[in-house]
Amino acid sequence: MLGNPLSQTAFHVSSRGEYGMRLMVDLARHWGEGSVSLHTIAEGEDLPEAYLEQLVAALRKAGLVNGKRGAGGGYTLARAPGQITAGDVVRALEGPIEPQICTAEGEAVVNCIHEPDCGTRLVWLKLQTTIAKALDGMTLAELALGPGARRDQKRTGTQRLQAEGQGTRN
Amino acid sequence: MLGNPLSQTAFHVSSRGEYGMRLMVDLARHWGEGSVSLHTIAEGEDLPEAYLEQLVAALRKAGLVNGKRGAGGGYTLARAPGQITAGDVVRALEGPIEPQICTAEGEAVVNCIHEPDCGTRLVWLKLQTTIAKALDGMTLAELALGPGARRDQKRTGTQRLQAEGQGTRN
DNA sequence: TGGATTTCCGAGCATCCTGGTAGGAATTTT
DNA sequence: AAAATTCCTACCAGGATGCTCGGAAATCCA
Repeated sequence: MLGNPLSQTAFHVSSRGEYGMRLMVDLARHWGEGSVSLHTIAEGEDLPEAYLEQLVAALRKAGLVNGKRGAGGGYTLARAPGQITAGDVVRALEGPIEPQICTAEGEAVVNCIHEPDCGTRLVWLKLQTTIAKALDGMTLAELALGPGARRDQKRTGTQRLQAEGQGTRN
Repeated sequence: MLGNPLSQTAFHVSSRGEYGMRLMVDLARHWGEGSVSLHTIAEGEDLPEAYLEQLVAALRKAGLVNGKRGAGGGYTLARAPGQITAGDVVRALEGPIEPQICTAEGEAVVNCIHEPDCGTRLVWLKLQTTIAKALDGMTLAELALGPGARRDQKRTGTQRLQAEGQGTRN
């Protein structure tokens, strides 16, 4: 699969976010089954393995996955699928959610330099809040079940994933 | 003002969106007072005038502003400030809101090629809906009033903008 | 009529970001 | 020892970003 440039669209998520999310959902589906190698994931999702290495490095540094070297090694989620949100994944791969610098997450409010009563800041601020809330409200456990909570999915798998999602949900 | 590269942040709005939004809010604040020249706006907002020309061209093609040539000419909003949303502005300048190609606005749902029950699509779809709703829910009339609906703003201006916002709001 | 002003239009350009590839070192299992 | 796999760093081509520049066309005023 080659990347999708898809020029000139607003709020486009780069391949880092897209590939990384698929990787994490894949890991969630194999939760409890031991390590999964990048090679397996790359083949299953039809993604460039060497590129995934870069992405998974970011995910590991963010504390979202654990790697295990050597034959039979691979990656596992660092927490249960119900404890990792889409927001966690996106932030690890694409940085903090901030439409504009004046709306940076977790920073003290710094007023715009040029216009103290900047009206446009409202837009970016609301946007940042909205996006963060949406992403932080979805866990890998939900995503791993697929859109329609497909009927032909293994019952055990479904039950396991849902059970893991019971923890500290909002 | 030089551009703000601000590398590695998710959902970052480019200078097109940022400058264009400020331009439109500026026009909203001068609604009913005749044309405003780009020169005036560029000076007031401290933005490169030649660059604004490109942006305003996109806004005109999208039917959001009208231009008037010649001495004393300039731009005016094509509709009342209450009838133009932040979503209109962003779409005109940065394209349709679509985190991923499989979530394109206004297109028939096309399933992902590689994974029919693609779980990750849920994320991007929810994101697209959420962002669009947030942006389409804010009008230039509201933005033109500024964050705190500042007390020292001219009463007449405030009243005029609010009155213009009464039309077909949701 | 002749400027002055201002929108309109297209080309060009340096820099940064995107989406990878390549090569090798370290670690673990067999 | 050999295979598998993570881990790490460097590199690179192409596209997007964020502008600048030069000029043509319209409009107003003296």
